[in-house]
Amino acid sequence: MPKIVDHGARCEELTRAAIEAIADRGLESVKLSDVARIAGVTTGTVGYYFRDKEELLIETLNTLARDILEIVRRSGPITPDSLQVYLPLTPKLMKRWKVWLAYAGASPSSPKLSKAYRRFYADIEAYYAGAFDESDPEIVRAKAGTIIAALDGIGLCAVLQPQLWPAERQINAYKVLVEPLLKTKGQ
Amino acid sequence: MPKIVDHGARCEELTRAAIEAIADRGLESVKLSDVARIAGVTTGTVGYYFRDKEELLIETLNTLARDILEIVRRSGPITPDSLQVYLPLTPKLMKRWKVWLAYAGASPSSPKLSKAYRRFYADIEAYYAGAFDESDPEIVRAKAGTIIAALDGIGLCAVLQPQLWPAERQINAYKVLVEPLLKTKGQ
Amino acid sequence: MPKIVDHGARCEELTRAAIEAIADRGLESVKLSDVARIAGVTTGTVGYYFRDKEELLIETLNTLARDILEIVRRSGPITPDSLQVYLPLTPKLMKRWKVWLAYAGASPSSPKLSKAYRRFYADIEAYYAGAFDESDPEIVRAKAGTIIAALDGIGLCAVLQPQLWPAERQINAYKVLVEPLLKTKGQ
Amino acid sequence: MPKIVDHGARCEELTRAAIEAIADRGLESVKLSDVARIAGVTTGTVGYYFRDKEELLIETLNTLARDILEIVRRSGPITPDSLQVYLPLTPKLMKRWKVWLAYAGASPSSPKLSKAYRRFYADIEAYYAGAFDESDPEIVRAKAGTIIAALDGIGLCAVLQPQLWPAERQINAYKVLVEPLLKTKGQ
DNA sequence: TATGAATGAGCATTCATTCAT
DNA sequence: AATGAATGAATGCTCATTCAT
Repeated sequence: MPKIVDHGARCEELTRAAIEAIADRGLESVKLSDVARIAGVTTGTVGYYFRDKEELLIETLNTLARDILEIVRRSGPITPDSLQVYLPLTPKLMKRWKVWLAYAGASPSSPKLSKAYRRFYADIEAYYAGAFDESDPEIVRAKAGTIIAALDGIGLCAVLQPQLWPAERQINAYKVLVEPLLKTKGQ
Repeated sequence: MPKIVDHGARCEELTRAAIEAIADRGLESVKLSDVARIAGVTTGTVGYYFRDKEELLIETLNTLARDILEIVRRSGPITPDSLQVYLPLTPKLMKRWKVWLAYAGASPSSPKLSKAYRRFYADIEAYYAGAFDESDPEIVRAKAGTIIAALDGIGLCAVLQPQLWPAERQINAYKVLVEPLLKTKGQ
Repeated sequence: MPKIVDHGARCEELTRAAIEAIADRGLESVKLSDVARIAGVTTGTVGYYFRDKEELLIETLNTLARDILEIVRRSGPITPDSLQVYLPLTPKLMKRWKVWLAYAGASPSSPKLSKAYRRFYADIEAYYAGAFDESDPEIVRAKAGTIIAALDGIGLCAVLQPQLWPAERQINAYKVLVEPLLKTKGQ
Repeated sequence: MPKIVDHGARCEELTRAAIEAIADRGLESVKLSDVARIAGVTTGTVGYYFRDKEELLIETLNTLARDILEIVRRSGPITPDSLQVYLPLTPKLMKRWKVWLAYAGASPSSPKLSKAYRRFYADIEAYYAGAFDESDPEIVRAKAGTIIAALDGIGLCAVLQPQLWPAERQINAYKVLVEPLLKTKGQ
């Protein structure tokens, strides 16, 4: 019998290596050989698990999206503080945001990335929406979207100007932009 | 007798062609030959005006930044309505946002792009800050930054999910997130 | 207790799978994984029965040659009609011809294929020659060779232009080119 | 002004280099770098003149077809002797036949090659047909096709078994198979 | 200035082959 | 006997860059 390998787990390992590689060199310069080196395999192996580079990169985005959702979900019921876990407050989270932003930048010119992105947003929006105590689902959806927009804006600034947006400033902006929305009923 | 050419104007023409090319194919896939074709010249000519591809792309970002600042400045004194011009409410502005976001995504892995970006943000923030009637420059700076973060977040969502973020929704989010800040004194 | 397997039969199964694969994709594009898939095994298994790809392909040619000789022999004593079985008159035979021609095309640049080919021709020529009622073996040999050349020419045209060379045209050409030779004594 | 280059002539040079390379190594093993080396350029240059390897190979077949037609046409009006120029009687012609046969072998699994092939045959058949003094064009067409089939068969044998088919044997087979057709009216 | 032919390094991709199980 | 994961060499292709004209 051949070596027993959990195909799905192996794929995920490779996508995590890809996340590291993208954080290092950027989505546009990442090479399959980078990913392979970080994963400790050869480029041929990457080709064994993914049809081509594009498929690897799409799956990498999916892994990233799952990770982010996981963090949000694990942070428990939504409270004024809990949403902060979404922001790039730590080096580890900052790395994820860099990668996420790299994908965001490439997304408009790639239908497949676009699609993966929309699914990610829909998931996150649904999660937040489910946490609001509100009757009109339409309003809830809109409010969740607005909150995500504010969080994305803060994170974006933090990624692009890390010196100017340390954790305190991010939290401050969060308090100014997001908390008022959490306290009010309606839009 | 050499042809009379305005070197600076020619450079800018090429960067505008680059903006079109990036909007079309994405920053990571844009080729010098795309830019050349759109500009109606040959690839050799592009090499004549820019040392290399990187220099062209940096200059293209600078042109983009100038264009955006120009719009903001032309919209006159800051009012609750005037900041909306920053958002991707029209197809033309949406195209600019796509390109801008492509650069944002590539920026964390390129020191030169990062630098150009920070300058751009500093300019915009200074402009907004100068428009606030407030005594403490520190507070003014912070407030302007928060507003830009909110605008960026809305624009980001609109670029990534154009179907879900038509102009009305952008304006609505703007009203919810930004207008309250314009009406209050202090942070 | 090892599984009981008829090694030779297994090899032949694989060469028949190879014939199908070559008919499908061409000799130059056929992959071991195609052969394995058609045979219902894995690529590792193919490597178990044949040292390398070249050995498999040589053996496949030998299987093909045996098949063709078999048909010819089974068609009984040579008569004006019997030689027609050599031509690609049916879809099944056409498939064989395609594969045969693929080998013929590759043969001049491969000593091993060349050798296998020459053996095949020698066998066929000997068979035909043995069927002629003629005293001089030299003349008989030459006549058989000429007949095979004519048959090959007709088959070649039929494979390359199947629309233009339906069975009737092949038979007609056969009557014009080959039958006169069968009726005359001497060259 | 850039270097003046006759694009079409340069393409043809490269296809002639490809013919040499294919004669050397076979159609299935020929590398772009072989072609480039023989042509005295780099692989990048080959990519400059042909979209990809397939396009180069198709054009190479077209060059080969033109060369063959050229020989046939230059040999003057059709006589019992003139058709012999079609056969691989000399080393130079033998090389062409090898390449031609390599293409023939690959043709059934490539629609583009098939098409190029059919055009070639149509041209040659039309040329021969035009030389026959016969009233019924249908019959003339068929007769030309039959002659070509016979010639192809002889050439095929000569390429596959060069030792056994020296020029004299080819000519002898030609006299037995083809000349009778030239002398008779009707099919 | 401008051209576009030519370059060649860099990269993704393919696939026969190997080998631990 | 058979598997299929892993390899890595081979190769086509891309494209920024250069340069003679």
